[in-house]
Amino acid sequence: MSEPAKAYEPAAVEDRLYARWIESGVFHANPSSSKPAYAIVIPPPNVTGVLTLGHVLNNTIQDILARRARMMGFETLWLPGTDHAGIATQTVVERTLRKERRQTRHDVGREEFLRLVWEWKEKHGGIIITQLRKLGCSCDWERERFTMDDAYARRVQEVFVDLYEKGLIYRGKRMVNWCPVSRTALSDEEVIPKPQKGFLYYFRVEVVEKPGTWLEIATTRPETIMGDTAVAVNPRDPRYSALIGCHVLRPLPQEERAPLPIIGDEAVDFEFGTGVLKVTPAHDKADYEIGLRHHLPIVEIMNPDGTLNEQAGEGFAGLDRLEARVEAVEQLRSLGALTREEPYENNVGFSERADVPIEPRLSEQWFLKYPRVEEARAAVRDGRIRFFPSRWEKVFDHWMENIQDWCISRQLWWGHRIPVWHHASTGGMRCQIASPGPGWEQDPDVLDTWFSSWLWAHETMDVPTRQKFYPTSALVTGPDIIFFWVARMIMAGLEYQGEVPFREVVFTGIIRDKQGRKMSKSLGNSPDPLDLISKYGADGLRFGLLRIAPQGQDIRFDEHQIVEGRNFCNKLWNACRFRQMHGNPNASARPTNHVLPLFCADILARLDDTIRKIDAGYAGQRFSEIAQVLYNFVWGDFCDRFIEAVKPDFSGQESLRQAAVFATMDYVLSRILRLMHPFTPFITEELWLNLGFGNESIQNADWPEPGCHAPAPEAETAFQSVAAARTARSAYSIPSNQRLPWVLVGAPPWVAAEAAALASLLNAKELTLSDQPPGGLAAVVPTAIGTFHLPLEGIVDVAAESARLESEIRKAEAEVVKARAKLAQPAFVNHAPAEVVAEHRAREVAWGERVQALQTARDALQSQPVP
RNA sequence: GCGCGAUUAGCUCAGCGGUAGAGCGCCUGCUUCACACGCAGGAAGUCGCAGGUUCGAACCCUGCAUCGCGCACCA
Repeated sequence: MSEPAKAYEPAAVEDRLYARWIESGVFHANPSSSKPAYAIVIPPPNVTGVLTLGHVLNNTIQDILARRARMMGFETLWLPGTDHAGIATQTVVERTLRKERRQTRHDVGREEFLRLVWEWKEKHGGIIITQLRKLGCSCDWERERFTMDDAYARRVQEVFVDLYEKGLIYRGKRMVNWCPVSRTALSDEEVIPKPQKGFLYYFRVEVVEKPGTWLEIATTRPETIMGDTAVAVNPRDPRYSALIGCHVLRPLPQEERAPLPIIGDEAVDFEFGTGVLKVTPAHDKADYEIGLRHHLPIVEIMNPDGTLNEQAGEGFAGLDRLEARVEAVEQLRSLGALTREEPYENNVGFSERADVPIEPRLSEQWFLKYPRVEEARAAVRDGRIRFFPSRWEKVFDHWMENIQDWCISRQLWWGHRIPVWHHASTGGMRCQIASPGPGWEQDPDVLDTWFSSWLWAHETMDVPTRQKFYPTSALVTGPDIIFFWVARMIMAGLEYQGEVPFREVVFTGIIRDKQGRKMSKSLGNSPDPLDLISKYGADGLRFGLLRIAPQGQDIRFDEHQIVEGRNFCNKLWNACRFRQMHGNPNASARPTNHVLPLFCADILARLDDTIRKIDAGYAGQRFSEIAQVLYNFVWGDFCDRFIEAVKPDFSGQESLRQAAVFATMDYVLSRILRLMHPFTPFITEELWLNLGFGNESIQNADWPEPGCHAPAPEAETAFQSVAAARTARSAYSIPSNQRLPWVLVGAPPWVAAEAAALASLLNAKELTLSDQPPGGLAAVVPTAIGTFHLPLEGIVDVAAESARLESEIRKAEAEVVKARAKLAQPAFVNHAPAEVVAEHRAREVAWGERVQALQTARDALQSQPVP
């Protein structure tokens, strides 16, 4: 057998194994399987997207769940795909069109534009999918879906028609959030409030009926004055109530200074500003409501792109809204109407995609009254759906409680076109998928992308697949889309399948940089996961990231953590390499058929314990905890302790003991590989096959179950005693590679069998067990397994050892005092549980014995002749 | 304004009622025949602050502070 490489080289392994997995079809889910089902649908990334660290975290968790489910004997489906990302994709293609052809989408026309989008999608849309493969994701690629697939798109339209017929979808002229860059309506969820530093402008207007009486009005948006159709005050405000019914002259536009009524409306807060509110029904949500109550005219002064129109007057038409603000302030100033400007910070709604202030705008849109709201709330409240961490349940419920109708129409071309037809001449309207015939034109708008992805959990599946795999088992996503997607999917699932779409929702945290900032393209603080994969391997990236990702908590990313992941993989690689250097493992090793040496019994018991901890971690979706448990077991228990302790057996003569050690090692290793596999799929598969644990993929191996190996507490005692001896050695600056003859005095009988192991752990030249302290100058280390004597002739002087012992005595005495103090409190002894009291008693005794032993050693030392 | 989260070693984080932990970083020694992507040892913390409950609090309760997030308000 050729010796394996000294270090794990992921690049040499990953692509080869992934190709093998695909070829063998291990990721393909069979709906007619008799095994129980486990299913995950991927949160579809944008087809325009590239892999981010957020995706790595999210998809690694899904892969972990899927791979473990397969090993646990579930027929497992991880269904992948992408969504069409209406605005994002359309914007990308429009940009290309502008750059390459200096054309807009209107120049090429709807049909040609959509052809170009599809062309773009075919060419560039698959990037993120390829990247997921690099990560090792075990998706069923034969079932990859896209929200614009024919069958899927048809279902989206059918759902629209259905909801329309149920009276839940309606068209209406409403105030909506308008994005002037994308020139489309947005849902409330797509508006992000951002604090903006601006000014509160105060201007005055004269009351027409009472010349000489002026009203002062405060506004942040003087550019909308031209659209004002009233001035409102609170009717209970004594300062102004008498003026209700009078008029003021609107100052702008100057060529048309219309008289505006002063109206009384309870919505006016008389604490704010001057208590006088200008009312712009066409450009403000609250003002629109006031306008409805008072039958005010609606004057639209803005174009869809955010520039002002002719209604705004000559001086303003064509100006952008922000330029218009400057102009309006200038004009007010020159009119002498501007009384003051105060710096002011307020929240302005920004478009999530385009990152510009949205404009409240009156327009004809399609709205959905959500179905199954109460049922969805109940499903989460009753635990039919569980959130991890559970605190998100409250956030979900609060949103559901205050849910508003959803604006689902978008003024875009790329997306699912609304299945509504308008008759050109009669003005008739029909909601159906096919054209009703000549003279009918389809509604030009498309649906919100989320209106298609809310069906993702069931409409990505064909009928047999759905029968087997719906409802899905888990959804892994970010809490930022709890409203956009999670809540809506629950409602859609209940409406169209009569059952919740998933049982568990795992919310991940957000990955931030070392300074705690969100990763973003503009900051350039977002490392490319593919670079990280090529530097550290996919497994190193996955493990390193997962180890620092506590459940639902934000993560401060540090590349060092990925280095750690890589190092850990290498550690595992070398533990296996060490085994291989001593021949082939036995795949079906059964250590319980042997008489087990202490350290074998110990590692087996620790393995059981580790498996239990890991299973408990999975039950609570605590992946970083699982990673940590694996790390501690593999590196600490298995490599640093077990392997180091049994090394003498490896190189020694063939014996029953050696056979037991090999059997134990093979048994544990084969379970380590399986337990690690969901986190680090490539290296574990490679080792699984190389070591001959199986001929086929580790994915087909059984998930390990804890055995019932009895704990061997003497092992822990031995390790701690060895550690104490090593510390003493270090205290004399004796290099760890200097092999010295150690003597252990007064060891219990069981130690004899493990003397070679202890010698190995100490890197001793030899370890002699004795009843009597050896003569001569020695460092003396009392431990729970006896007193170690390290000959120091010619190495160190009496004074140094004496000082060391004194310091040890003081430490031990302090512990005795601590324990005694506690036990001296009657309150403690009377109230604390018996076992806690007993523990303190034992502590007192143990430290007391240590003090004794150390004192004896010190006395013996001081009676030594000085060399 | 309401709600949620965070605050523990220089850094990143565990611990959530019974002797303060891990990894990294740092210091010391070591190319000991699996691994320097490593081995051995070490230093390092009034567990944000103030009260309270308890025999006992990093942990439970109350209040406060700082940072972050969400909702509401936003003339």
